[in-house]
Amino acid sequence: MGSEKVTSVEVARHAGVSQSAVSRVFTPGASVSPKMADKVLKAAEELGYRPNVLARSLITGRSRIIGLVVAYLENQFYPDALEKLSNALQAHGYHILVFMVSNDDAGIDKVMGELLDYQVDGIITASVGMSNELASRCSNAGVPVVLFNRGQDDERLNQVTSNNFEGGRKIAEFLVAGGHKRIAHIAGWAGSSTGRDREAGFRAGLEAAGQELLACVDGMYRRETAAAAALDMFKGGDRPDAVFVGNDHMAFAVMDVLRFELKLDVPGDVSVVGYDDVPLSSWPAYDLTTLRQPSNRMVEATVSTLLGWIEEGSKDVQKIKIDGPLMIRGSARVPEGWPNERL
Amino acid sequence: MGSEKVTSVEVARHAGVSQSAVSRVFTPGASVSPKMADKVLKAAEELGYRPNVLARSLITGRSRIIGLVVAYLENQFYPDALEKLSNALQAHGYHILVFMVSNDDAGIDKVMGELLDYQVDGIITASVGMSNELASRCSNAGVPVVLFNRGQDDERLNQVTSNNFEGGRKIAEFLVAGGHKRIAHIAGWAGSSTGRDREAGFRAGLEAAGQELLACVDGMYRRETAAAAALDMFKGGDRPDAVFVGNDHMAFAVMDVLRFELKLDVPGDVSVVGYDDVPLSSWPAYDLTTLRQPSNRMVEATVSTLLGWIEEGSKDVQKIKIDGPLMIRGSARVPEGWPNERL
DNA sequence: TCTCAATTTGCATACGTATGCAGAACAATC
DNA sequence: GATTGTTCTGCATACGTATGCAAATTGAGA
Repeated sequence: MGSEKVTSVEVARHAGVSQSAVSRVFTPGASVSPKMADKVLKAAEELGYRPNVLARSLITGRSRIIGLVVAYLENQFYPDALEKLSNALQAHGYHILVFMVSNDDAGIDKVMGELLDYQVDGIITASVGMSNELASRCSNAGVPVVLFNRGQDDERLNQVTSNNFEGGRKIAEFLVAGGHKRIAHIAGWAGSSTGRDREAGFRAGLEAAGQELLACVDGMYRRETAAAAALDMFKGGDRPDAVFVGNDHMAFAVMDVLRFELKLDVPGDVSVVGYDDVPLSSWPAYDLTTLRQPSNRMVEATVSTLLGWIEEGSKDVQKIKIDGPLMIRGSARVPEGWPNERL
Repeated sequence: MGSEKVTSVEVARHAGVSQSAVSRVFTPGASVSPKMADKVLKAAEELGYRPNVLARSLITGRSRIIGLVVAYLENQFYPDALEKLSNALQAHGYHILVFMVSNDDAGIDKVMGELLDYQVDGIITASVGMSNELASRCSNAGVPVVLFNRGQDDERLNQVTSNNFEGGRKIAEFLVAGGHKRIAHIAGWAGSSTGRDREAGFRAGLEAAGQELLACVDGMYRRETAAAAALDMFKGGDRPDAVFVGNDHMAFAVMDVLRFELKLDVPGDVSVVGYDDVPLSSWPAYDLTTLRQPSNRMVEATVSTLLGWIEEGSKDVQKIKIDGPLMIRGSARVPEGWPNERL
């Protein structure tokens, strides 16, 4: 035991050929005779040789590494997306280098530097924004960036989101149609485009129906914050009869507070609607009505955008918005005759 | 725009010094005069230079990349561990390259090859086993491996788990003390050491109390399988009065079936105990009594073991088992006077 | 068998950095 | 100021691979 690394030079010697020949055998599309390929592959097999990706990338300028920046994995939507992204990229021969980051500028700056140090071929940020300066650095370094589930105005940044405005609007429509008169919102983080867009769409939808928000609080996309907001919002006698919560992760906290602390019935006393449709939402313990973010299609769009830039040299900045259906379940009163989009 | 990559050679020229000088300035512990450091850092700053990690690792033989092999992220325990592992390693200047893998030998073999191609400094497998041949390859390549939350007899593989046998035993003790007489088990995957050890400990605990398992089914660590098993196990009239489910992820499915399909009361009709203590377990919708796997300490042990091998050349194979407390909550009848370990 | 084109091979070099070695600069001591 | 010891610096080379170029081989056609 302990055979250590075996290099292309050793394989070459063992096979009685040049190092270049070995290299060519392992480079798809290079010019090699079948005889040579046989000889080399046999020698490689015997010595247990495999090309060193790092050395290769030094020459080719391609590391086949994609940097993924993610703030937290507590919200099930992100591990789910991570798994799908990783699988999709793996199928194309890429792998994901993970960078956890606290959602403030200092942390992101530091991490993004480390990212570029690894010569990543591309960057995906999940629910994380970027400073302009950072966007410039990536752009200068020729590293394409896709913001996943986060929008930003910068014209150099690709982005893939659900249609958050439209989603918010649909939910408003649904709640209004259900006869709710006192509608509140526990919003996603105001520092994020997703949070702002969902809220804006929601307000627009209410307005179109001649209603307006009874109350609105920033839940910061955090469980504790949302729970506190819910407690505060619903403890009084003049409580809302419906609430749209900015994502499912917070909606669970809100339902917990409503049902177990305030002993309210959902949806009897209050209708609750979330956003994301994470797996837990469909479990009967919550049975949450929610707007689905189609993570499969979002991942697909993210990967194809990224690979387009990396492998085909695309320069078209994509700002992709994907519509998702409202998943009607048991946490919100359903208007009579409302069509279930799941069908 | 498009300044492209800037190298140490350009910094050297710009500062009027040699390339080696630049390298030394960016190598901690190298011999450099303050004057030189100033000059170089200034030049580097002006050009926006950062060392190329890949080129560096070609020389040093250290990539500062840790490969993480993981089968699925659906069970919240794993994203949680991933986040903590990533943070801990980041603090030491390492990063995680993610490899998703289906839990069969073929997939693992393929992925492990890719892993070694990246010259990773170490490998962590989360809930994934390794063939002997694979273990040999890693060992030969000098790449240390830590199995996280999975045991295996191979004497070359480090491993960090909770004390699964003892955990299972504790749960048996708890259920027996609670006066349950018809105790069943929906086990973790029989192909995993964790599943087998928990079951063995559980059986041992029952036996010590003069009881034996009423029924036992393999839940494969999968939600659907566990749900089906629960339905089958509890639909008859002679159903168990308590069930230990091999992990929380399955326990939620079991509770869903018991409460929403079979209309049974938990813990009135049936006590349910899980294993892991994922965040969701403490939410009031489930309020699951469960044995905590102390992920913080498990991560800590994993990281220090790995870094011991990588940075200090340790050769001591560690087989670490960490005890966890039983988290007493509302899903299982509590024996009178039972001490709550949380205190 | 000889010629010419097409294919395959080897040589040399490049990628961006780290490091042993020897010489240069410097500080300290007498 | 000469001598010693110490700290810095530059030179050269190495890490493992890919690739342009020229030489070598192959095969076809006459």
